[in-house]
Amino acid sequence: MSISSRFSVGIHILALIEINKNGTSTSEFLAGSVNTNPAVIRKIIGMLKGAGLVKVQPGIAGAELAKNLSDITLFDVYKAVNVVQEKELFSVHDNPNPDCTVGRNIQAAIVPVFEAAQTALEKSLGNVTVEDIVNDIIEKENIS
Amino acid sequence: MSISSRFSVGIHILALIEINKNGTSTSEFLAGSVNTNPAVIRKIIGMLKGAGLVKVQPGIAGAELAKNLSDITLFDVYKAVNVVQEKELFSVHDNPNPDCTVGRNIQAAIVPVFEAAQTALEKSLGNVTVEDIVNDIIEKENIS
DNA sequence: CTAGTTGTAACTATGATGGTTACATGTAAT
DNA sequence: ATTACATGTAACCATCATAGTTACAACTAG
Repeated sequence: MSISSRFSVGIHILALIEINKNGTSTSEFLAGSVNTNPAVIRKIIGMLKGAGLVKVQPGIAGAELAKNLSDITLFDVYKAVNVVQEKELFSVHDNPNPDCTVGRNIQAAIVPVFEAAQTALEKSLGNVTVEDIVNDIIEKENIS
Repeated sequence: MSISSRFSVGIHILALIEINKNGTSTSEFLAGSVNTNPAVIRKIIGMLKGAGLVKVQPGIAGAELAKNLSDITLFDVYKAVNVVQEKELFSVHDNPNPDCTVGRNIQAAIVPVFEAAQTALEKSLGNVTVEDIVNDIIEKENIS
């Protein structure tokens, strides 16, 4: 199991739009950097747009940021690209036997723990902004 | 995406072995409570055994706990049933374009953040033992 | 009207999941 | 020993998500 790379691609897209802000970030341009198909990029950009992170218009070349990158956390991107359903990071076996003590209580006992773990994950993602990522990229770039 | 229910089933198995400690927990018995196939249970028990959480012997009916449940955290179970690879909860797109500033630095910038988030998740699971789950089940049982 | 772009749908290959059946291996009791 | 019953695995299947690909309609600007 692994969380879809749509998430990392989404971050890549936002970072690149920023760094390429003087140019035009078409899906083809972005696809060249991510190294995938433009249609894949357009699909993800559509999700980012749906979350209000990006501005795009049919027929007009290029995507732009809809917010300041310091106002976009990785958690925002994570939600935008829909890689994990709310409260459903962990799947719980359904239909445990209600005639068994464990069977009829396991879900109620486990679910809150799973949700707490998922929240811990998401809170961690919420502590980092895409701007942090861009700054990190620039810094790494200047060092090497 | 969702983390395999092997995890919740693994917890169910350990809890039920405990609660049924005066009886014999065969794969068929456990399968009846989880509501799945005995072969599925045996596969998961094999993993729990590999992690030293459970004792089973070919030909001899029943699985037993190899440790005190208060010494088994949900993180131990999570590792045992191998639902998430180490440091690979999030997948990162491979082969980003090295000729692009973002492409050649995105992985290095993102991976530590992803690992931190995964660690937060796992730490949260490490705070709960299977004994806690069993106690919760018993409590819920007595209330209703 | 043309060229170029976005937005989508349809289709494919791949891999994980969860289940099922079957059977070899092993234990214990008669 | 033979029988009955468990475990340990392998093989196979249906289902689903992922990621990619192609194709094309809709739209904009020159």
